[in-house]
Amino acid sequence: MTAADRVYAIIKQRILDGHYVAGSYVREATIGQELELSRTPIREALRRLVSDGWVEVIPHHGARVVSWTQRDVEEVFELRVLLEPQVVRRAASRIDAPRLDSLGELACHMEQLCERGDDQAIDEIAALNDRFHAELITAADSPRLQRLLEAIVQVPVSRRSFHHYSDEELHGSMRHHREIIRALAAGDGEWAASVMRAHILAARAAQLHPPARQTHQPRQQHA
Amino acid sequence: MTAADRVYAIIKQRILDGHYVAGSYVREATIGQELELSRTPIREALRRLVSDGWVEVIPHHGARVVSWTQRDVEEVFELRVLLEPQVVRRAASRIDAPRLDSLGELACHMEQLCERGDDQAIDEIAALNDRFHAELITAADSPRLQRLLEAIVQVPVSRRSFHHYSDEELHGSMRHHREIIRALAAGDGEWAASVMRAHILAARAAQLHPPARQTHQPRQQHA
DNA sequence: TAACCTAAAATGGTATACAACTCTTCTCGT
DNA sequence: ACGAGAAGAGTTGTATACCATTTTAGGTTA
Repeated sequence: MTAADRVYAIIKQRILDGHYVAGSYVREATIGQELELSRTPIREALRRLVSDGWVEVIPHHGARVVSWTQRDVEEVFELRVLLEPQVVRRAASRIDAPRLDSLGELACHMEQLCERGDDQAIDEIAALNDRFHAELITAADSPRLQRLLEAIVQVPVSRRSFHHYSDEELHGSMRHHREIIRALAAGDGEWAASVMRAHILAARAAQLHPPARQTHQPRQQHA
Repeated sequence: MTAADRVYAIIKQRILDGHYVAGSYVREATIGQELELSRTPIREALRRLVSDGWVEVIPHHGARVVSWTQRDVEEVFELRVLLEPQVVRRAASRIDAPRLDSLGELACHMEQLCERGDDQAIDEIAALNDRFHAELITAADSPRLQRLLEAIVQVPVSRRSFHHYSDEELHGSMRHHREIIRALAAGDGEWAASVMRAHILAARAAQLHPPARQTHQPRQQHA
């Protein structure tokens, strides 16, 4: 792994965990001193981050962490609704027993955490959920589909998404996992795809609409 | 235009015209001497070519021109079947009269070339067809969708595709264009999406199956 | 106060030198 | 003869330097 690869991963991680706030600038010299590297690998990492959509360059001013608008979030969900069902559609005819077991364990683990329900549990669920989707993508065995999804999911949104879920929405999400596993076990791609579509649309609804609807109080969205 | 831009264009052209064969390595020093440049702009061009999917780099070993297998072609079509209909689905509710006119002119021009039918005409049709799809993507007004499509279409396939068409397939493609325009004019996204789906599946069939089926002679595919 | 000018700071583009890595080949010991 | 390991060539990775370009902030001047 080259230094540029490491810089790429580090900056990306810092964007994800909020260390680099949207709208702020990533200075070549600053991070270079910090990591004790020259501008060369930093520049290369930044170019990659630009082409991957994580930062944008303002000419002669710097690399700025991209800000997400409501419209961006909607665009991402629109594409996920197309692509994620395709993942399981393919996976249904390709997945093997060990991976199905692995998915089952992940679902089981998530359900247990779901019962706890505290904030830390939610974070762990989010991490396991990422692994769940990653397993599916691997089973789908389509490098391009994987690349496209990695290019758009870009988790600044979805990382926090489970915190927007109501209890009902959270349990519904768990049921989706179970049903996807059943559909895959049955080798039924269209069934799996339909459930996944519902899964993504539910996530979209939780993200875009006020999470606590019963109070009838519209809430401010966080960008 | 910077030196890196020129290098990018030159290498890409050489890949397209077969000067750089798939699987061969593009050496930084070699092309640097040839163009009388240092390795720096060559490296930047190569990185861009990597992120655009034309070459792949093996760390510490070099940049290799990507090889396309039959499976790669199938993967691309599978994704286009999902994404291109979405383009027109969105465009249907967003397109304006001037752009519809522009699409009509392109279709008209292609139909005229279609009557000629010689090889040069086919090339021109391919170019116009690219513009047709580009207009649709612009009308769809979704930067991410555009980015994904640009990331996968990557013309080594589609550039030559019309040459595989039979007369019937070519005329069918022209009819698809017209019907898409009608559906967009009617503001009917689902209609437009359905035709586009057929359009892509027809292209896939022409690409993957022996073009002259009436002879009942299976033909060797060109990678 | 407003317009303009200037200097500092940052990136943009390129060149060059050196470091690090990979693969091949050749040697040496068994 | 054969495999392990080392040397060497070839190639990429990184550091550094240089100048151009642009932005921004401050300060000066009318």
